[in-house]
Amino acid sequence: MPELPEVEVVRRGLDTWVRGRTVCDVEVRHPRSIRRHEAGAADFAGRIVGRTFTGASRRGKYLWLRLGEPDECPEQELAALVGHLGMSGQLLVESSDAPDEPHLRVRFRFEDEGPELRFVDQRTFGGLAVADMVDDGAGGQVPWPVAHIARDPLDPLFDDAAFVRRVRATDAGIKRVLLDQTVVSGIGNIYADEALWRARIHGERPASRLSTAGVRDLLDHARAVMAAALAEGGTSFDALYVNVNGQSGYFDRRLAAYGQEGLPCPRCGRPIRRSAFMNRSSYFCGTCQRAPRGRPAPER
DNA sequence: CATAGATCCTGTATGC
DNA sequence: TGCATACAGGATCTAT
Repeated sequence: MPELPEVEVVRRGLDTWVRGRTVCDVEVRHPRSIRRHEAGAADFAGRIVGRTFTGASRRGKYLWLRLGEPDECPEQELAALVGHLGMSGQLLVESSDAPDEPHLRVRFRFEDEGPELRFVDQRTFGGLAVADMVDDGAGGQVPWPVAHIARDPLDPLFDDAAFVRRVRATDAGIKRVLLDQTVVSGIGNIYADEALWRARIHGERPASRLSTAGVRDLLDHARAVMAAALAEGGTSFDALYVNVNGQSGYFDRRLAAYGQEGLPCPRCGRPIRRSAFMNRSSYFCGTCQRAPRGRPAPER
């Protein structure tokens, strides 16, 4: 479940259901799902078996389970199991009696013989790896594959002013900048379109041509829409996007633009339009969100 | 350097 | 029914 609210729903579920539990077995059923763990499946399993998950953390769309060090100081966390759900990844906590999912990729069993943790991923764009922790430059630590990811707008340490400066320093279209996880993390195609609709900004407007107040307003809307989605358990159109217990969120009922092609704009009533963007789609109101001059959005 | 495009996968929906 | 095409919520690598 790809964007920030959905990943946060999963993080909370992991923190509730696997924190404090010790892994006794790791079964890698598809090598592609651990391709970021370059040392391979045996090393991956060897670095987790016998360890205790001491908590679940998240930055943007990445999440990780911190691994305690049983042999030395139990409080020490030198590594973590890092995950990214990609387009179709799920982390499910369920009984060992439950039949294997068709796209079950990695299974974790626990010493307590309670419910197991499964990584299920249809398209295998997601993946897991064990990675050492590095300093994040603000007194904290993150696994090294996450070090290049910016903080997300719901992070208390997110720097609004620095974000505004960075956005206004680039000439790319504002939607592309919103999706750049090194600028701001957690925003994907749904919440980019929703935030732009709320802020009445067309995604192809060059970021450098937005005012400081305009960028701040857009950031506020991104924050608000993701917080609202989180409060409803995230957005899901189908069974692919579920929490660790297999349940879907309800925010799809609140979407104003994304996926609403042809339906009336909730603000002005004109039909929501769709245009091609980065091998997928952008949804927007052609009336509320004026296209930049000289660059009409191609209908498809 | 910054930016745009192609690519990795599998499944579902739609149209001929 | 069969087959082809378009599309799906992402990140990363490559080319320009």
